[in-house]
Amino acid sequence: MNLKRLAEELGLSQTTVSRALNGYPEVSEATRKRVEEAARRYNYRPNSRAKGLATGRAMVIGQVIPTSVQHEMVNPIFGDFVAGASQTFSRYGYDMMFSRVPDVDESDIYREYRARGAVDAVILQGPLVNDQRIPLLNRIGLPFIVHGRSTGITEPYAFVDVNNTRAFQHATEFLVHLGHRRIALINGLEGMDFAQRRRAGYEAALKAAGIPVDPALMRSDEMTEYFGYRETRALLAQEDPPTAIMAASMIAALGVRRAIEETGLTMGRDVSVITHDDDLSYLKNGQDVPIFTAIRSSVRKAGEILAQCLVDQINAPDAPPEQRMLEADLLVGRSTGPAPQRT
Amino acid sequence: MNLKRLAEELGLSQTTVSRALNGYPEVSEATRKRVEEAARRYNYRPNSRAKGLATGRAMVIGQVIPTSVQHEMVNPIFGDFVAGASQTFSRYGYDMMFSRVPDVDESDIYREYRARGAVDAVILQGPLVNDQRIPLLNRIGLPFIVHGRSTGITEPYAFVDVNNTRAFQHATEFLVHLGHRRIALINGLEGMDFAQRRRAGYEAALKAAGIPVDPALMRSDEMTEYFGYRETRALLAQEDPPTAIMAASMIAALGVRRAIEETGLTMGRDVSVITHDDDLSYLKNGQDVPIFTAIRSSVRKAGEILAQCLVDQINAPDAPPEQRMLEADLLVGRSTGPAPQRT
DNA sequence: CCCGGTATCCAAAGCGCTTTGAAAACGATT
DNA sequence: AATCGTTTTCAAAGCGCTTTGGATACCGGG
Repeated sequence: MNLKRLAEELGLSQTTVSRALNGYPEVSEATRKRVEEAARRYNYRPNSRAKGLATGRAMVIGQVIPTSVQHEMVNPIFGDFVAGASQTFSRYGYDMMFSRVPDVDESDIYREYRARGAVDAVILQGPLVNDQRIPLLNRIGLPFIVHGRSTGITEPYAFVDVNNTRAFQHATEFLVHLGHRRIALINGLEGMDFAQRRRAGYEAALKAAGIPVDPALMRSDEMTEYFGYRETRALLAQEDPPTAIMAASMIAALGVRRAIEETGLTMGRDVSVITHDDDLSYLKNGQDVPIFTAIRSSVRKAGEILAQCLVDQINAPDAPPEQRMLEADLLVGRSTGPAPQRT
Repeated sequence: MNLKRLAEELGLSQTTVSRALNGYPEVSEATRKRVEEAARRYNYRPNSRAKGLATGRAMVIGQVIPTSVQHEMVNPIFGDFVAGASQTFSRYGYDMMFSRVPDVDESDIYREYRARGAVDAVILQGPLVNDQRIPLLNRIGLPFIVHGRSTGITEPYAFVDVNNTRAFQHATEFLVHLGHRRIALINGLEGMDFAQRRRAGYEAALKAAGIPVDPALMRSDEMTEYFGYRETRALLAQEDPPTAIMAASMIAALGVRRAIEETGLTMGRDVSVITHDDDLSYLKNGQDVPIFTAIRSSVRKAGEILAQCLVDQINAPDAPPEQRMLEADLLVGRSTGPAPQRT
């Protein structure tokens, strides 16, 4: 069923039927009712492509997934983020589209998106420090919003980000107050902007407490379970080992815990652990009492908010880009305790 | 830049330019070269919607994410699955699209997809036993492929699935050979088809070994870390506790391990554990020696294969639906050992 | 009774592409 | 030189929608 046939069926013009269905005022209530009823009866839906061609809008939001291993870390949070974002998008009639490309070609795909008119806007995931995708997107005029931020980029852009610096600063202070002075940081990849900010918060808290920043206590890599495990084993094996560890994700923290326990130590007593927690649906940090003391910030909610910001931006392209900062809560669980006395 | 302007620029008709770019034979090599060169220079890409409108193909594959909590379990594997599938799809010029709907409306969205012509085919995730979405999709004539299978559906449909029954049967036999007779099963939600098949494999192995199937050793729910933890605590607390546990996912297995260790027992010595392992990029089962003895089957590879099957199906709609069965490997890690002697 | 305004409706153009059916150009053949 | 078969190119229709610029019908006020 298409517009033309529906119009014939009703004895009306395509114009009137189209207007009736799209809520234009220049159509009487009586015919609008009649049209709507017929549309329902024939299960009519306007063809997406035809509508898009006529309106110039795709009603699709793009997201690029680089092939590189470098960005695999997006994976674990991907499901929850998409769940949140698409909930908001679907309310406004937008669908989400994904393209996967070798990361060398990532800038090409944005040009292609633009040229093909395939999407109305894109979401930028996993921003690096000084991420050149931002100027690129601004240059080619494809609306976008960043999930995270990019230090070093001065031109304006919209983003939704967690206050990583403050979160890690608070968490580190919390450990310092518990008497810890050897605090390790198991961080994400150095190039990632969030990793920089987390380290900045961590270092700020240490400096404020007069504790030297020891590079031997800082590790960074893809945030896998194995990475958490491997580095914790190594940290605990070195002389003057840390009494507390900050982990950048729940997944990594699981590895941290495994390493602590395999070493014969007890988490929360011998070694304190604080982790960032994205509040993933499949990896809840305990049901009542959190397993880990954690800095929690729901990535799903971030997705919802980001989607809303992007829709607003599409509807008001000339407004200044929206920049939203989400605060993370520090939840005290059973993985932290007073620093053990030196032997 | 669009076709019309490009054609004017070249002093050719739109027809010729279109044909040149789409590889039709009725155009001389000389002009084809000339056209391609100009297209590159002007960075011309045909508009997706116009092309789709003219060809009647969307070059988009749809995927519906139900809102319900019931299906959250798709989440952890979602990222890897999409990574695999979209790799194949992008080779053929397809994009992937996601729509999120309240699960009551799930059948509506397929009708809408069809009516709007929004997608060329869809992927069905997380099939239930006797899943009515399959007859629905057949009825409305929207090409699809199931990730998994659905017991009870007799009409033909395409699928890619892991041989869950055989995998769990082998794993259970492996435990039986190690002397275990009290083997627990921490399974996914009962309604999910894969959970049924896994249970069937587990029960078949027990029966073959003359071991009674004890309902007190079988649990099923959403496969979260907490679920694995909670049920293992409960299992180990009951009298005549299991000496071995089969877990349905790595995430759940992490909870199983946590419960075992909190109980003061040692995994692999006091309690053996085998888990299904989707080989997720962010949750590798150890680097060299697997942490868990596991039935491994890469969900990412499944995504690649499924995408290929779906593309083939779109290109040859009259061929019988492809049904691919993937075998899972049993990898022996450090979480299994001989059954402890009874005290 | 005529006129201007308002409420309804419509024909047709246009969005950017593919594809049909036909024309033009070109050698090769008689 | 006329004819035929290829090769190469083109004009125009069509995909299903929105939207512009009227047209028509109807109303109350002068």
